Amino acid sequence: MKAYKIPEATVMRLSIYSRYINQLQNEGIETISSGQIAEGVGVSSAQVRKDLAYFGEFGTRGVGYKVGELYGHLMKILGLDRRWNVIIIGAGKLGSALALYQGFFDRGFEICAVLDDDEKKIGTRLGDITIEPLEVLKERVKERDIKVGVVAVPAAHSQDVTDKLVAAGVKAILNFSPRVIQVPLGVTLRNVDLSMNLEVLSYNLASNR
Amino acid sequence: MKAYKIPEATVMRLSIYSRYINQLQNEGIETISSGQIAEGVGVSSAQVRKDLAYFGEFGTRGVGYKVGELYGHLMKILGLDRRWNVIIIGAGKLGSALALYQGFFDRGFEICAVLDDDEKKIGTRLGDITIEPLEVLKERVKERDIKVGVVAVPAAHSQDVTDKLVAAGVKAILNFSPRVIQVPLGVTLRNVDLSMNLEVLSYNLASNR
DNA sequence: GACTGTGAAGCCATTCACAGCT
DNA sequence: AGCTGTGAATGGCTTCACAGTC
Repeated sequence: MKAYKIPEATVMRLSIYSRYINQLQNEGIETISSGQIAEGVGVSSAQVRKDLAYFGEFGTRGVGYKVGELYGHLMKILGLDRRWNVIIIGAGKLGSALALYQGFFDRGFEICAVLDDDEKKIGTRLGDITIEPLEVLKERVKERDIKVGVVAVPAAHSQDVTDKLVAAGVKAILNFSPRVIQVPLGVTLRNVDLSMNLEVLSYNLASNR
Repeated sequence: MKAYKIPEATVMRLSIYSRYINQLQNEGIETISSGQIAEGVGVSSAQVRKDLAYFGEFGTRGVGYKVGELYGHLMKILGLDRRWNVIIIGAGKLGSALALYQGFFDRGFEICAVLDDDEKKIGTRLGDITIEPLEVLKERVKERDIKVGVVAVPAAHSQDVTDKLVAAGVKAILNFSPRVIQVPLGVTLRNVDLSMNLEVLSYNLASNR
């Protein structure tokens, strides 16, 4: 799986496609065309075909794609043909919500640990997980081979926490704090900036079209 | 405020810039160059200048930008020189976390109501807010002039809830459910797909670079 | 006849590079 | 000398359009 340069937008859409295809699969549909996928997720059919073509020839001309097969390909491409262990730093409202979010588990992500530096939270439980102090970070990452870290702490601490995650050996970070953070080469970073999303809406409302 | 066609990426960056500039302002810094902003948020200086130039000439050649002035311009451009009333549908873990998220309030978004159809949740409180049934949607939107709706319900109900928000008169929707939803022209939609973000990380880990 | 896979064209965002101002 | 504002060049993603296949 070493295609040359795949647009990030393509990878994001593959994730969307995969969940739509999964939905179709559950409905018992067996074959689908790029046009139907396109309609289902709101893009053009050419886009769907181009995205898939980066990774191989999954369809049959004149027919379309077999739902089950395509789903398998997509999950493999996305690296979801295995489970990933995840650690969350920050057991505030957001961190707790993420820890309990069923959607992650359903897609193969297992929250192995939730850490916080607040004495009052340490020892309390979130579902099956007991909140632990930051000191156990390195240990948990090693013993559970955790590759993914989630940063759900206030902006002021996000860089500090990120550095610790990196030092512990985490290779991918999902940052929910509204602050730009730096990671070294070899570590992948994605930001989910909740305020930014609302502010883009605000912009659109204000420049009212 | 009716610039012709602004890239969405530009608007997203303006939101980032504005928070970085705010940070500088709090540190007492008075003047800043595009290069310094660029370094602070991780883009190129040309990008910063181009983004700002869509909206006017805010800087002084040879000098840079006055922090206070630029912040004012950015907030005005983003429509954050006023407060926006927001309604959240879904009082699960995520909806509750969003309702209590201080970051929204700090940027001018006020959560006016949280609705859910679960009898057990209705009547319970989230901070200052009492969870109410979906039936009050139209009433709340009217009386508080709510323009922004947040969808934090399971995928199966997201389109239904969205239709109700639109019918009630909401003009912008932030969707947290992992399902593609449709809105009519004149309503702005943004999606925050938590699983998608993790899956892009998974993709990057799997095609390991 | 229907639909995929794909080179070419089109379009849009980013980067370059420099004139213009302080 | 330093930095902004901007037309031109570049690069990259999306759309077009059609040959290839069933």
